[in-house]
Amino acid sequence: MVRKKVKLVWIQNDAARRATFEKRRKGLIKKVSELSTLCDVKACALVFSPYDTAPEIWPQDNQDVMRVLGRFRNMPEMEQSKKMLNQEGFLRNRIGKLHEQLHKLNSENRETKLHKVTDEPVHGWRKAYR
Amino acid sequence: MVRKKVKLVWIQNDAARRATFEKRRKGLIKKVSELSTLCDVKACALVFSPYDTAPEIWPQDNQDVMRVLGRFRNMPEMEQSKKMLNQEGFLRNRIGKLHEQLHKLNSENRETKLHKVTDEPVHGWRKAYR
DNA sequence: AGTACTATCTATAAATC
DNA sequence: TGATTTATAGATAGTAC
Repeated sequence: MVRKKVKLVWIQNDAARRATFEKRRKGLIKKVSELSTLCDVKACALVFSPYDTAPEIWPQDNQDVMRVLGRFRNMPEMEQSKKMLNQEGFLRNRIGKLHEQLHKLNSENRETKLHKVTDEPVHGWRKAYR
Repeated sequence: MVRKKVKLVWIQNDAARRATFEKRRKGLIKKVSELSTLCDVKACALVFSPYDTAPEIWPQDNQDVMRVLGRFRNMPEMEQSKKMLNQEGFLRNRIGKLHEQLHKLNSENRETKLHKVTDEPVHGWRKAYR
């Protein structure tokens, strides 16, 4: 019942620590997935615990994790090449824009079909569409 | 004020999506850090967004992240997809695919509009479409 | 866009079984 | 130990500036 305000320190009691761990890991994974779907961003979470041999990973699809981690991989060596970083930033930005266009086109498509018969003017999408 | 129960779907409105993203990313990072300190486990979160060139990463200390990712790096699938991990190649490939999707959607869109009575002209997408 | 507010939803600590 | 419950702490969607 959350009787306490949760001091952010290591939980000494073994059982309590494990219980909290299970709950919060679950919550964390949920949050990552929500962030990803709500905002369409690439996100990833890894949790290694003494309780498991394998790490808890999200997303579960390895390919997707690879994609997320792929960019991170070279970061320590990133110093050498600001060019690459800029280049990647540029490309990512471009991807972001294309993605948005796709979503918008998708919406429009749906709207258009929706109003086809009644020939109602379409509201709502125009603003976001520009 | 959380008037709604938050449907877990992509947020279409740009401003709202970004606002939500900022809030939730912050919340996510907090959760990872809390889990780590409370239960003393190695955890890590990465968030790539179209809004930033660099990813949001926790923990901030690169050494720690590397330690967390160390085991993951050795997984066999990692080797398989080395090619895919080539950053620029991957990103460019992605751009290509998005372009394709745009073309396809656009055609479909036109088709639909041809059969619509009012046949509203479409503005805005062309610029980004190139 | 950025900060602040706060009503309401969500996570979860502790209790209980 | 593990599930279920429940009351409170915490997160955050929508609003206002």
